[in-house]
Amino acid sequence: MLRLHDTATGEVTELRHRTPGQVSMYVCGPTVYDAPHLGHGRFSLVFDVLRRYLLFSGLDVTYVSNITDIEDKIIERAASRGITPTELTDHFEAVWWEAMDALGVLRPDEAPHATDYVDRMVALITELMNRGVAYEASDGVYLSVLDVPGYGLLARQPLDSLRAGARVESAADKRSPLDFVLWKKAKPGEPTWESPWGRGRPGWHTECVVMSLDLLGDGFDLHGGAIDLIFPHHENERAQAVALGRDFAHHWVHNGWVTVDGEKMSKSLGNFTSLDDLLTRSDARAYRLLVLRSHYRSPIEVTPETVTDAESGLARLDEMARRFGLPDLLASGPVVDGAVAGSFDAEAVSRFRDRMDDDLDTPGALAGIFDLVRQANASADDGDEVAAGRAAGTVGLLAAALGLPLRGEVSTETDPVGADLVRRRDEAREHRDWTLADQLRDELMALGWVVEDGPEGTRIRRP
RNA sequence: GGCGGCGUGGCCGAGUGGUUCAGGCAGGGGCCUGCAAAGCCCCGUACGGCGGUUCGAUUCCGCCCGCCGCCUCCA
Repeated sequence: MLRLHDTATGEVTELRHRTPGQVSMYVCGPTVYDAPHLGHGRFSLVFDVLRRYLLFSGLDVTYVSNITDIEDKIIERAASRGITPTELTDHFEAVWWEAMDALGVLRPDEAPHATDYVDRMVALITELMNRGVAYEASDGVYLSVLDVPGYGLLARQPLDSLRAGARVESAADKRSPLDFVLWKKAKPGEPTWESPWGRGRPGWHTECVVMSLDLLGDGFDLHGGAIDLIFPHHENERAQAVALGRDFAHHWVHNGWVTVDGEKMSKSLGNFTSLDDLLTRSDARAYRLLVLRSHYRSPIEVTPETVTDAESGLARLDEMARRFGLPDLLASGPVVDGAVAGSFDAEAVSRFRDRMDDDLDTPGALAGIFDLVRQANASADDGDEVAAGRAAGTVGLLAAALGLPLRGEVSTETDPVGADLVRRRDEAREHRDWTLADQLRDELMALGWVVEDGPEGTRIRRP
C-alpha cells in the first residue's frame, strides 16, 4: 500500500482510494505563456512516476492536469509580442506537449483548459456569493477567507501570521488583505467573458477547483503540484471547496525545487534553464534519472556535473540492457506488475515496491536496481545465464515501472564507412597487426563511434 | 517579524541509537584484454559546531553557526 506525505497533515499516510482499485489524481499544469523550464520538467516527471507506479501496482488511474490559458502573464506577453493571447497559448501549449513527449511523460487522461470552463467558474463564484462568503469589490469579486474555517491549513500557518505578512493590495475595498480574487473586472484590451458582475475574467485559483471537481468528482484522491503552489494557490482552491461545503482532495502532494547554486530556479530570478536547452544537450532519460536519484520532496541541484553524472549512470543501465538484449518494455505503454512476460526476481520486485510504497523512495528503489545490474553482470561473467537473465530482466522491468526505457537493442548500424573500418580492423586483429588495428580504432572513434572488441570481433555503436 | 526545511566521505545522494552495508559518479589497486572499452573483485572508516541524555549518537534533546524556502506572481 502506497504511503505518501500529505501536505495537509505534514505526515506520511496511506493514500486512500475513493473507489477500491482506482486512483483519481489532479496535478496543476502549466500556464502556457513561455517555454517550460527544468522545474516544469521535474514536477511532470515526479507525478509521471507516481502515476506509473500506481499503474504498475495494478490500479486504475485517472490523471487530470490542466492547461492555464488565461492569466495576467499571458495577456502581458501576448501584448508585448503583438499577438493575441490565444495565438500565444496555442503556441506554448504545443511546445509544452512536445517537451512532455520528449521526457516520456504520459499524456493526462484529461487536460482541461481554463477558457473552456469559464461558465462553470462563474456558476461556482455565484454560489460562493449566494453563500455569503464572496463579495463584490470595485475591481472584482473576492473570497472572504476569514469566513473559511481552517484557512492556512496547507500553508501550515495561523491566519494571523499570514495576515501579518500579506502585502497591501491595490483594491482598497477588500475586507481582508488575504482575500483573493475570484473574478477580475475587465480592463481595456483584455479578453473578457460575461458575468453577473459585468465582463471580466476568472482569477487563477478558481479554475482548478471547477475542473478537478467536474472531471474527478467530489472527494478525489490526490492533488499535486510543485511546492510553491501550496500557498496561495492550493490553499485558495481548498478554501473555495470548503466554502462550498464540498469534499475536495484527500491527499496533497508537493514536490521540491530545482535549484541552481543552491537557489531556487525561477523565471523571476532569471536563473532558469529551459527544458529544451537540456534536451538538446542530453538524453531526456538522464534527466528522469537525475530527478529519481533524489527524493521528490528534496531540492535537486541541476548542473553540468550532475547531468553528466546521471548520463554515466544511464550508460551503465543501457550497457547492461545491450549485453542482455533487453526489449523496450515501454514501447506499448506503461507496464503493470505481473502482466509482463518473463522471469523476474520476485524478491527484488518486492523490495522495489517496499521502497516506492514508502513515500516514493525512488533513490532507494534505484539503489536496488543498480544492485541488480551488478548481479546480472557478475552472474553472466560466471556463466550463470539463468540468474543473469533473470536479474537483467528485472532491471528492465523496474526501470520501465519508473518510466525509464533502456536501450537494449543490439546495434544494427549499417553505416558503410563504419562497417568497412570494422571489417578492416577485424582483419588487422586477426593478423595481429596491432598498429593498424589501433589506427582503425582511432578512425572509428574520430567518427564518433564507441568501439568494443568482443569474442566475435569488433562492435561499434553510437554513444 | 511569523512559519518551515536543510547542512553526510572528491561530487551527487539515501539511511540508522551500537556488530557489515545505501546506491550512483569520479578516483586508486587488481582480474580480464594484444592494448583498450565494457564487466567483475577490492579500497574511502563521512555524517556543520558546542553541550546534554545514554554503557554508546551521524541518528534523540538544547543552543549556536551556515544555507535555503514560504508568508507576493512563480513548477
